[in-house]
Amino acid sequence: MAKGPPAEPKSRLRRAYVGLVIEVFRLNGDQLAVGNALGADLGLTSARWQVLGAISLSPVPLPVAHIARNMGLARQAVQYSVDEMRADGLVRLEPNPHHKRAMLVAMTEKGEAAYREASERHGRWAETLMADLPPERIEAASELLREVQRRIARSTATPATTGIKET
Amino acid sequence: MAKGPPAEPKSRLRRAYVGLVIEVFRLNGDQLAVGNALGADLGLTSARWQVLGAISLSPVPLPVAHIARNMGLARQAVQYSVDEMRADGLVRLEPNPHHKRAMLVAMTEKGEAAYREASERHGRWAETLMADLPPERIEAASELLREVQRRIARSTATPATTGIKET
DNA sequence: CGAAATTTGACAAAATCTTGTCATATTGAC
DNA sequence: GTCAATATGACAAGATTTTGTCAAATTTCG
Repeated sequence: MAKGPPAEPKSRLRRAYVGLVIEVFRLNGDQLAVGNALGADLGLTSARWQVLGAISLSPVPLPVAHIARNMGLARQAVQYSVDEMRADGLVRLEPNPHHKRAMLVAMTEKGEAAYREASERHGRWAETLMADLPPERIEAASELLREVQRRIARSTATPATTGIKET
Repeated sequence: MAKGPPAEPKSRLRRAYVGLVIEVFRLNGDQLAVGNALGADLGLTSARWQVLGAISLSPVPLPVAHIARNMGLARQAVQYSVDEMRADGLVRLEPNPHHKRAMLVAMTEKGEAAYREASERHGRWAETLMADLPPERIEAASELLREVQRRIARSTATPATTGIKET
């Protein structure tokens, strides 16, 4: 309307970054919805699927706190999912030779099957949907997201710069 | 342990996409933490900030349902944030000439100030942290994320393919 | 070894988000 | 204009996540 002062031009970097943040929020929401939809009839939600993923990726069974750290989730949120899945027979707790209280979380047969099926569905879904997207572009984007995470992690490790609290 | 059959090799596309999904989840978590930290003393959380962002981006005041759709959030989650922020004096409801019940959400002076300050902090923080990242790379990543979203949206619009439910 | 710091899960309270239902309002088809 | 379909906010019940506190177990350091 009125002309008003141009204020600060806002650097290209700044605009680019804020744009990225928004896209990440949105895609995150989409992915949760997709995950919930694909796993619904298997008794899986996106939250559960993430926990099973951590277990599956690790060569050895892990306690709850380790799963949380590996996936960047809150310890108690993982605990909640594990409790629920245990009640549903998807995971089982095994004694931990190295720690009396920190039991190891392992998938049951049922859990393995559900996770395998969900992964398979997700993979097929992705292959169909992203068929003509060059994998290089996807990989490049992933690499950038990783780089951004590295920088954020570095900054939170140096609270002097930003005042971001540690988790 | 045992050798077992090689199973399916899993295409590069598939691996790339699953990797992207994980990075998006993680970065999303980081961003929520950053947003909460940067806005804490302003009475803003990431959820609130997203709502104010929608208001700020729109040239005209919007009702709750529109804000939710614009940001890909659940209607009731936005309603919750708006109710809270109204109690805190960050937003205000204005009569909607076109709808008797759907009031328009507008920022109060206090809300404007908080949002402005939060944005400024976020911008400065991003500029410092991402200083030597080529904006082109960030923009390219955003563009890819947008493309992925377009494809997901297309697929949910065609439930025949996937069975994903509409929001 | 022994004390301090850290890690971990249990537990609980509170905050936030989701899901479902409902009445009202608006829009679109006819 | 009337009627069905859709959009919207209110409300409530439940699910999930967050935050705090605590005690036990482990690790670190002297």
